[in-house]
Amino acid sequence: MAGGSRDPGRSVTSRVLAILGAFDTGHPRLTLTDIARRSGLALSTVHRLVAELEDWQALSRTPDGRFHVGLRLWELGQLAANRLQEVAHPWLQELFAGTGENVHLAIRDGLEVLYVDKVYGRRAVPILSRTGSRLPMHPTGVGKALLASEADWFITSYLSRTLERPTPHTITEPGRLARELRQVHARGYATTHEEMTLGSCSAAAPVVVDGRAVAALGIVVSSHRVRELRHLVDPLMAVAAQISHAYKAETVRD
Amino acid sequence: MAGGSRDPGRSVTSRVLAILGAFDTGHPRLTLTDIARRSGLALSTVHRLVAELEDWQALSRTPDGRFHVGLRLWELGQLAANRLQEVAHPWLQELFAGTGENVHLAIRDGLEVLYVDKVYGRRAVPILSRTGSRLPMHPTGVGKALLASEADWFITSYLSRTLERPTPHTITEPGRLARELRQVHARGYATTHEEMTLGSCSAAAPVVVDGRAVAALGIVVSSHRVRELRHLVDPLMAVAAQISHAYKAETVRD
DNA sequence: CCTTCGCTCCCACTGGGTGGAAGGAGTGAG
DNA sequence: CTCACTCCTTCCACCCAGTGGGAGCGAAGG
Repeated sequence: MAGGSRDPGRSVTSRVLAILGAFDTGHPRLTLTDIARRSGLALSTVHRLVAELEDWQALSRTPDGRFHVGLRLWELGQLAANRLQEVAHPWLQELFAGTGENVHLAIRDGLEVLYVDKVYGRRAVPILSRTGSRLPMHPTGVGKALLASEADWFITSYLSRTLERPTPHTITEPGRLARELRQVHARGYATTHEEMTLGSCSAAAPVVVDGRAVAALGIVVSSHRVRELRHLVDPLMAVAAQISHAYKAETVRD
Repeated sequence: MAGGSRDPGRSVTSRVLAILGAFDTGHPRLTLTDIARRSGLALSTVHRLVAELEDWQALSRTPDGRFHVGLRLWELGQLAANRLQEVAHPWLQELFAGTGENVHLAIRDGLEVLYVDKVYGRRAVPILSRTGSRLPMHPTGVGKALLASEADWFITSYLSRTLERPTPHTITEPGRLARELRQVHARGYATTHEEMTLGSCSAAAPVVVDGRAVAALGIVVSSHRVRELRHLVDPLMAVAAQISHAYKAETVRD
């Protein structure tokens, strides 16, 4: 009984992608049944397709039988064109060396920020951002830096939704947020005070190429050292400018 | 006219994987026709499947029309279970901070080493290793460290093949290599002198958990500073031991 | 001009994919 | 002990989605 009622795309390829799509930051390990549920496919279909994916090491199973993304997909992912990250990384490293704080780089993808690189040491404050993870824009430093550089219509549309509120300090009033974003845009950097995670504050500056913010560089410190943030803003903006410069030089070559 | 002569696996899934498999470190950007050639699939098949992959951002196209691994696959790859890298990274960072040299972490996959992490700064010597790339074992420090910890039958079988010779300094004589590996195993670290790349030397130590080398930690310096290598061996081995310890503590928990 | 190369689209044929169902294995409650 | 539940595995008859040869198009280059 092929071609049944369910069709989350209907082609085999889309089924395979639906299976891969079942994995995300919040669900990195899934049982077969989980995958079937999350992808909307029949269990037997998932069973067969997953077996092929496992053969190829696109997926692997833990001893307890759950599946996770395999070595082969990780390897493939490393091939993703990422000139930005390559160019920026040494500078993140430098900023980290000079400050000893968590430093990360993010881009905007849709209405979220996507963290593409991160440098941290053994003594760094544990924070939410991981490379490959996504967070909303308004409670994060990099998010505000990126959002502030967008066109008015984009900002307006972003603010017109109900905004998540991960902590009591998150700013969600559209008016106040819009005001802050204008300020961020004017002075060239954003700050947050426990707006995403209690206990940590951040500063972030956009990486601007040809007038467009292609990424944002952020630095995070624990709340009881907020006062040190102001001393980090200058180096932060200097490094962001260096990355802008280096990246522009790169892209011209293509 | 389905079910033709070609069948690199014959299922749709295997075709999709063949397409993804066409991309590797040496071929990160391909035209449609390249993909068809490398995967052994008909051009029209590739055309259709690639279109679906592109919709999903598993692949993307550069302005010049060539395809490369897309953001979505990179993101998925970041989900790959990689406790080792997570545990080890802060220590690589620490070793880098203390030395300022290229530091990397590799595992064995088949007969090659696969680099899983790397820490480097702006002043580091440019070297071949990249996360996600593979190199043969005998000309690399991490490779020798890993190989030296393998069982005799494995070493013998490795040495019985014709070994690549990337530079004139590469050691390929089975007898000499076997002798060196025994020495490496005995003293707990390996060194190389321009055996993979002219101009750079390295030292490496295995990360041993329960008597098995699960990874190797390597450090690379430019050849005209070979003499500094000896001073790096102690910190290198100390950090490798720390990683072993931390990783063992992690795995026990599971 | 013609050739080459890469991409897009079409279409008749058919075999690979499908999902319901039944069976097995493991676990925990009563 | 049985019963209920969850998760995994295997089977199979039907049939539609996938296939690939080939034609056509546009760009580059000789």
